[in-house]
Amino acid sequence: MPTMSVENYLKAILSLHEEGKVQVSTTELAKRVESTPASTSAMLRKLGERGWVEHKRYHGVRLTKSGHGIAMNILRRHRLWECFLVEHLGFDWDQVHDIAEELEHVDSKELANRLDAFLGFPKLDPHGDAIPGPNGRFRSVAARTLLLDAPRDLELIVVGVVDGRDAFLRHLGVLGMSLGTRLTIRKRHAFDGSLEIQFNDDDDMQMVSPSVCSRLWVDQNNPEPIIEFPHPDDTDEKRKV
Amino acid sequence: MPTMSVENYLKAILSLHEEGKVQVSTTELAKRVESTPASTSAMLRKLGERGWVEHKRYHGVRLTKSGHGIAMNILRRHRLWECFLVEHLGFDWDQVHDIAEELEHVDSKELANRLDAFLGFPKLDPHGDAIPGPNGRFRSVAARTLLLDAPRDLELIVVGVVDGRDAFLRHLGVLGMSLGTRLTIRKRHAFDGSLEIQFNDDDDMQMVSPSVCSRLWVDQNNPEPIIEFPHPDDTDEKRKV
DNA sequence: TTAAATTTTTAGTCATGTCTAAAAATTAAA
DNA sequence: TTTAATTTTTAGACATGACTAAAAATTTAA
Ligand SMILES: [Mn+2]
Ligand SMILES: [Mn+2]
Ligand SMILES: [Mn+2]
Ligand SMILES: [Mn+2]
Repeated sequence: MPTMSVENYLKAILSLHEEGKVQVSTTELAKRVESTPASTSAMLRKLGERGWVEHKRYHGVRLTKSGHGIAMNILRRHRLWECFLVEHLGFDWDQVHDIAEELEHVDSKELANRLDAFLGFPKLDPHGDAIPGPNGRFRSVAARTLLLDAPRDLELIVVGVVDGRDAFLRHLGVLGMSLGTRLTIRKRHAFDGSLEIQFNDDDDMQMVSPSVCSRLWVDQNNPEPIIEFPHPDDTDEKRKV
Repeated sequence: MPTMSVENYLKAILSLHEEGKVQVSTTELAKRVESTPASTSAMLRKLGERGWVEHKRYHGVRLTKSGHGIAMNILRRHRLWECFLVEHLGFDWDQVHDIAEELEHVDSKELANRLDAFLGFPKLDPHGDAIPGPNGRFRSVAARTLLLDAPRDLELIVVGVVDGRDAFLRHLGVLGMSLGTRLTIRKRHAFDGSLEIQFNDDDDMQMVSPSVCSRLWVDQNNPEPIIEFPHPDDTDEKRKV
C-alpha cells in the first residue's frame, strides 16, 4: 500500500528506464517528479528500505522486480483512465494527463480490471503509448519509427508521441496533426534537418522542424512484428511471445 | 484547494447536517470520519480559520456557505462516480462506496460535469440518494417516507436507503430487497415493531425488523411533489422551485 | 447547587513529505 | 594528478494530519 507520493516516484523511475536509462540519477528523477534532489534523495532511501528500488549511494537507482510491478500498475491505470477520458467523456488528448495523474492513484484492482473491460481491453492510450495488462506486462505493440528516421516517399501514419506534454500536443494541433494522420516525407533539408511533408488527406505540403519530427512515432504500414518489453531482470522462459 | 482530509471532514459535517443536526459535535464528527476527538478538534480550528465552518469552542460546528458549497461538490462527485461504477462498470451497489470515497477527491470541475453528462444527468445515485447539480444544490427529488412510517395495505416501492453501509446493503440482498422492490405492509406487530410485508412480485410474505424498516425509503406512488434542500443560510429569493 | 460524568480542548509525539543550506562524494578539467 | 565543477547526501526546519494522555469546560445527576 504505497502512498501517492511513492507511486509517483516509482512511475517516474519506470518512465526514465523506458527512455533507456538503466541507472536513474537523483537529479534527473527530481526533475521528473518536480521536487528537489534533497527530497528525492530522502525518498530513495525509503524506497530502497522497502525493497522497491536498488540504490547505491551516489550512483543511480533501478527498480526491483516488485517496484517495477507497482510502477507498471500505476502506468496501467494512468493510461486506462486517459482512454476513458478521451473516448467516453470527450476530452481532447492534451487535456487528460493531469486528471489521469490523480485518477491513477485510486487503489482498486477490481476497478482497473473492470475499466479495462469497459474500454474493450485497449492496447494503446490516446497518445499511442502501450497500456500494461493486468499481469503487469505490456501488451504487444506494433513496431514504429521516429518520423525523423523514416524513409522518404512512403505513406506513413502517425501512431504515437514521444513527448506527451500538453504544449507539444497543442502544437501538433496547430500543425494539423494527430494520431492517425497520414503523411509522406517529400524532402529532407540538410541545413536544419527540417522535413517537407505532404499531408495525404488534402495534398497539402508543410515544413516540419526536426524537433517535432523527433517526437513523433510513425508506422510504415509494414505487417506488424510483435514486440514485448519485459523487465530486464525477468528471465522467465515460459513468457509468451 | 482543500486537502483530501479537509474534504472528508466537510462532507461528514454535511451528512450530519442532513441527518437533522444543526450543530455538529466534535465526538460525533470524529466517529463519522473515523478519527479521534482530539484530531477532530484540531481540524475544526483549521476549518474555522479558513472560513469553512463556524465553530464556537465547546459547542458544535456548522458549515458556512462556502464550506457547504465545497461539501456539496464532494458529495456530487461521490454520487456521480457511484452511478458510473454501478451502471457502466457493473459493480454491485454494496461495492462502490469505498472506491467512490477516493474518486470523489479527484479535483476537476470539467471532469465532474462531463461525467454528469455522460451519465445522463442522473438525479439519484445507486442508493437512492439525491445528486447535487453543478450549482451545488440538490436536484429535485420525489417525496418519500420511511418504510416504518408508511401506511398499511398500500403498494409501496423501495426508492432509497438511509444507511448506505455495505453490511446493511448485503443484508437487504439476503431479504431479497433492493431499489425498485414493490411491497405492501400487511401487519404491524406491536410487541417489537416488526412489519409483516408482502412482496408484490411473488406474493411472498416476510417479517421485517423495525431496524431494517427505519432504514428504507419508500415511495407511495403519489404524484411527485418537488422538494429542494437549500442551505439554511440561503435566502436567495430567485431560487427556482 | 454542589459533585460526578461526559465532552472538548490542549500538550506533547510521531510519521510523511517537502524545502534550503551546507557538507561529502564523484566526475570533469586543467 | 591535483584542482574545480557538479552531483548527491546530510542537517535542520516546516506543514499537515494523526495519536495518547492530561487539563478544562460543559452537562447531568445527586
Ligand atoms: Mn500521479
Ligand atoms: Mn498517455
Ligand atoms: Mn473521501
Ligand atoms: Mn451513495
